Amino acid sequence: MAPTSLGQLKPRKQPVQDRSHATVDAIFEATVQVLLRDGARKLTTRRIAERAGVSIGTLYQYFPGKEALLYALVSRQLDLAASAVEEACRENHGRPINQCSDTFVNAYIDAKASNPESSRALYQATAGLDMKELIDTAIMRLHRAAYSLLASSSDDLVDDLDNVVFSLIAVVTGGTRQIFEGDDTATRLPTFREQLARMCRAYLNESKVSKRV
Amino acid sequence: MAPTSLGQLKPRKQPVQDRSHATVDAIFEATVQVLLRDGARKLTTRRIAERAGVSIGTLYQYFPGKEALLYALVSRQLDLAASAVEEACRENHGRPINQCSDTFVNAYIDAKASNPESSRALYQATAGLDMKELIDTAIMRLHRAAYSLLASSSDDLVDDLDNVVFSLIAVVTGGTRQIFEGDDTATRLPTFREQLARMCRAYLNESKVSKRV
Amino acid sequence: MAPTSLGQLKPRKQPVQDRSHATVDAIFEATVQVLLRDGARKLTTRRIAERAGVSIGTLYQYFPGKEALLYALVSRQLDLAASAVEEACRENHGRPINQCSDTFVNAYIDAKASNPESSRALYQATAGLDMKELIDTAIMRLHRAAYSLLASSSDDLVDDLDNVVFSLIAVVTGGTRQIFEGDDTATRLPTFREQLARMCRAYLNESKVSKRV
Amino acid sequence: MAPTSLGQLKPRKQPVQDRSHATVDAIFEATVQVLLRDGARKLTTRRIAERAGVSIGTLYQYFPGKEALLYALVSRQLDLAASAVEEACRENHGRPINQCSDTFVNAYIDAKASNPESSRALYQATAGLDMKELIDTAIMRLHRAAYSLLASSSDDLVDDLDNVVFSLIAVVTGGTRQIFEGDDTATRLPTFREQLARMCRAYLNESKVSKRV
DNA sequence: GATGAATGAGGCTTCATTCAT
DNA sequence: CATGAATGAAGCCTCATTCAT
Repeated sequence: MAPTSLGQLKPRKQPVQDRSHATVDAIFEATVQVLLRDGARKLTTRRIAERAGVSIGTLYQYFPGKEALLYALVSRQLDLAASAVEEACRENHGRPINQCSDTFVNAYIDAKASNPESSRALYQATAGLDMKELIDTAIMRLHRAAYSLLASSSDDLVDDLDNVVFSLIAVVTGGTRQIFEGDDTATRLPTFREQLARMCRAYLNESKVSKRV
Repeated sequence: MAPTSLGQLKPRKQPVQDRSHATVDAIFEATVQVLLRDGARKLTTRRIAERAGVSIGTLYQYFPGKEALLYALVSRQLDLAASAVEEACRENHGRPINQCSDTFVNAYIDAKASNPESSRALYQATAGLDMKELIDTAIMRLHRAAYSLLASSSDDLVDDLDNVVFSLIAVVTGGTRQIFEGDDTATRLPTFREQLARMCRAYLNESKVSKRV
Repeated sequence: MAPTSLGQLKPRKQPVQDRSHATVDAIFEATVQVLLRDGARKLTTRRIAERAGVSIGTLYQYFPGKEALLYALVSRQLDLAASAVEEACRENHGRPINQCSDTFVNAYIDAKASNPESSRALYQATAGLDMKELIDTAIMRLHRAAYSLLASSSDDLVDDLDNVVFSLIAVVTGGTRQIFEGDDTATRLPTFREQLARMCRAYLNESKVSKRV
Repeated sequence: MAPTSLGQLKPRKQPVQDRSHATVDAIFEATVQVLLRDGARKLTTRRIAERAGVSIGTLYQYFPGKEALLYALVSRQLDLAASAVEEACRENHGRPINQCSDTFVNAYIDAKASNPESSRALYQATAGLDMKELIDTAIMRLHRAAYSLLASSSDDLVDDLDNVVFSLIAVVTGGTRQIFEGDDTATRLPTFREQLARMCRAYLNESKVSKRV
């Protein structure tokens, strides 16, 4: 069982009013900034509130605690990325395998690259917290999207498509993570994207050919 | 910019004596256990000392601080893994590309799998600490080993081998990390290893010069 | 020495209007309920306002602060009890000592028992607050009422009647408090009332002048 | 069920060493002083530690929290009082009813008066905390001691001795509490003691006589 | 008048680290 | 060398109170 009850991780207040919405956004933004500037170890509620320009009390009116704030932040980002990938996959159903492969790889990297700071920060934030559930959900969505995309391809693939997709996702998400956690993300990402695309195409083609033999 | 000067991160005394060596090992082992059992957030010096069966004072006679302890632990593990990969690569110089690929992938995964608990723990430990230098060093060693291995292959490869190796390593290390951080590592690792090996072979074959002709 | 000047402890506005009166009553009632349900430690202004169905701002329009609210509440309850006892004593002037004794004991316990929940709550509320003045006043009124009653008795009593009354009141109020703070108040109160009445009668009969002769 | 698990309320460390013992005593003593000087509302861990001349960390090495400290303090005092009463009762078994009565009353008041500051403080400390269990235990010990004493008396008493003892204890403990919580404790205690003794004797004699009728 | 978002002082507690024994 | 009691900075969070709407 999770060490923290789920009830503690949900936002306290729905941002219905404009001012509230702005406050929540400021807190999220501040969290990302503190994470990037000072690292996870120095991510304190005081710093977050300070950088967000609100009082510590205000922060606690929207989130029942620090962990809940991170949970909400990570949840939001993962959902955005998963949704983007899902949509891209949906739009490319029935295409040749190479295009399917590129679709997935690019959609995922685009999602991460659209907000590189957040992405870097999020990799930090997940550390030491119990975000497994959140991550598992996101991974599952990616899995379904990729599976459905590849299964729809005009090219036929192997029957253990589940394993292929599983490994594909591990490699795409894990590899991308390494790039974002390393130096020179901006410089290296284009190269990596290209190579990763080639790798995945090669892999999937291999999986296709092997079946035909 | 670094919060702790590098000098503070080295062990205080060399474990020249047997008893010292045993103590240091007990502390390392205890750290891994606490990390696995209680998570990074509850990794306190008191718990480590307790589980290691030594007093808190003793811990501080071997390490100048908690961060230094983790630094040393991570350093040791990364060094072991890098050395193992280096050796495997050295032994397979001049082989065909497929064998080179398998060598690297298997050597890396073997290194991680030889002590899965430590590996899982270490992924936790690195979070939030400034281990970039350590990781960069390890990555560089992997890079050199892989580069040298692939360059020696009886098959010719593309000229931007650096980029290929860079991406290869990102994918292998990142993908493996995802497996170790996920559930069912034991169950999923064999499948992943196989698929990753296939993927890398396919990728490198794609990158062969001969193919381009 | 008192942490809050006395001027701060009076209600901000007189409940002249009906709506005002209803609001104040709702707040009082809510305070009692929160006290009983959650205890003195969780008696927060937010909870009181919530349970009373008003906003926190409204609460502060009727009371200058939490302490003043409690002060007013306790004051009202103590006044009710003292008034009830005073009236009962007045109505029984000149009776035999046994009847005087019963009058006082029963009047006091009746006053407390007429609203047992409030009584329990109030004992909680007084804790930790500076209600000494309020309590002293109430005790003094009880003292005067009892003194006057006993002095009027058709039986003669000792000359150190002050001491007798003082002890009588300590015993009646203190004993009753123990019952209300303990378990099974409802079950035990009748028995206690009977025994307390017997005890007081015996005590006062012991103190009769005629006995000394 | 109690809101706080019992495990949280026990001391963290047994004061085996001399220094430890002195520290614990200093903390207890400081708690009493802060309670008397500043009241329950201002009884903060920082103040306690300050007045005890130890750091806040030291306080937490001996007690898992503020509540546990108070729990231990109250427990100690209640135990001392109960033990003293028990012993006095034991030593006066078989005596006439008047002597039994005086024994109990005086033993109880002596116990409280032997450390009037602590007694006053303790009445404050119990406020708002969950000490019911502790208090119930103490009351039960008093009940047994008094019951046994009175049952052993050379005079015969009524058969509903339980009710008599119950009421007796409510009156003695509650009345004494009122004296300690009021002003001029020192001045008023002797008078109250005398009157209370008379009252209890009269009550018990009444209970004896009524049976014989 | 009523509302409730915002405030921030201050409470409780943890934990890396030191140092006298 | 080992021990563990002591330290205190710093983290998280609550809650009485204010004030713009």
